[in-house]
Amino acid sequence: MARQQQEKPVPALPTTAYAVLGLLSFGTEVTGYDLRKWAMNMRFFYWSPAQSQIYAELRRLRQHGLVDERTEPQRGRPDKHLYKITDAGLAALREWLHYAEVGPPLLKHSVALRLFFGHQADPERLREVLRDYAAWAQKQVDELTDLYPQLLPDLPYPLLVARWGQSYFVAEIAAANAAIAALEKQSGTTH
Amino acid sequence: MARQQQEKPVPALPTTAYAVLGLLSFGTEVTGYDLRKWAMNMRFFYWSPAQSQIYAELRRLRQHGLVDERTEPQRGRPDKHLYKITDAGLAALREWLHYAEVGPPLLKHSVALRLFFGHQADPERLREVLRDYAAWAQKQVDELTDLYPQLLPDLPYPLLVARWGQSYFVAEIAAANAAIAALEKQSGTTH
DNA sequence: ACTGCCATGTAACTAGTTACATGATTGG
DNA sequence: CCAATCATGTAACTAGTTACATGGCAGT
Repeated sequence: MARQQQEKPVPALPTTAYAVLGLLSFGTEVTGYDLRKWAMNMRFFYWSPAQSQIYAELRRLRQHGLVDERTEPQRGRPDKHLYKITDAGLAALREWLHYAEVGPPLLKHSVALRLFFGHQADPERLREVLRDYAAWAQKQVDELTDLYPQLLPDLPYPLLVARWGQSYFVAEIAAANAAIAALEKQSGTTH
Repeated sequence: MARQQQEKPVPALPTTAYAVLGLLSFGTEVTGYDLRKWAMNMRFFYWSPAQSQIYAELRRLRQHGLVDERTEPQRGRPDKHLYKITDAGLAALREWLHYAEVGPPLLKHSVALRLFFGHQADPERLREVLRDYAAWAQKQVDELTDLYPQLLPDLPYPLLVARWGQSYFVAEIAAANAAIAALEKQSGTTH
């Protein structure tokens, strides 16, 4: 289903740029440092860029006029820079939200990859890897549960994504366990 | 220009290198072109690298003595290169399979990101995006189902991963639908 | 006749990481 | 007093993409 292509006031930016822009769309004036921490809260569904990457994105967004920078001089060396989304920035974000193509998630699942090549591995160790992964996924579920209270009153959309994340990790745990069970059956070993 | 093979220079390779090495571990001698097609079959859980990237990885693997290259001369066009995993390559792969750290999947979910910033979007359009995504995920499920017969007799591990993939996409469909439902409920009360 | 697949590769670029470096402020 | 946090940034690198260029061969 083809979407109508709009005129381009701004060249196509990578998704990560919109991630930063989107964080700024919550309205508060923030430093690059703040943004990095906020971005870490999206780790459940969007890989957190490195700190240097955040600063690079801010520089680019600013060059395109999508964010404003305000400098607060500091007594200690580096000045503090505060960023705020501009009207053009909001417009660009909305444009992306509405008209970007619906693309598949970019996924690099190293554990699934290891299972894929299981014919070269010790089955017992493979199961251990899967158990470790399931444990990690369980930790993500718990962390998301801890996050709920912060989202509940004011942030309905992040809340929806948190729920999505939970369903994702729950499914991952189930899938890992199913693979473990299949491996056990297949090798005829007792656990 | 004899490539002297050192005992254990096993430097940390990126996961994508092991993806290529792993494909070669199935034993057949293949071209870079073949590998690219094989890699596309892993798209359900591991992002397929570009063709140029495959060739780059093969070059590096060869430099490390993990693959052997055999050249078949061609008339009037570039020679054909056939690649085969070496003993050292198999050892490196097994080492990775057994001892690499269990890491989180690298995920960049642009649709979830758009939902996260839903406060800037038209709710109706947002639901449309989610419906498109669910439809795409359903297509993945179907494609995986079509893949089953090719895996069933001889490739038990890829089969396990295919099942994993199905459970993943089924969960994605459910999560997207849950989000759509929540948006519908929420849109009754204006905000 | 034409389309699509086979099969290679390079050049220029963009995205993103790691490691380093600075120095004030806050809290146990 | 020490460690962590705040807050910046650069340099060197690695990973990965897009676009181009070549040309034969098989099938409809």
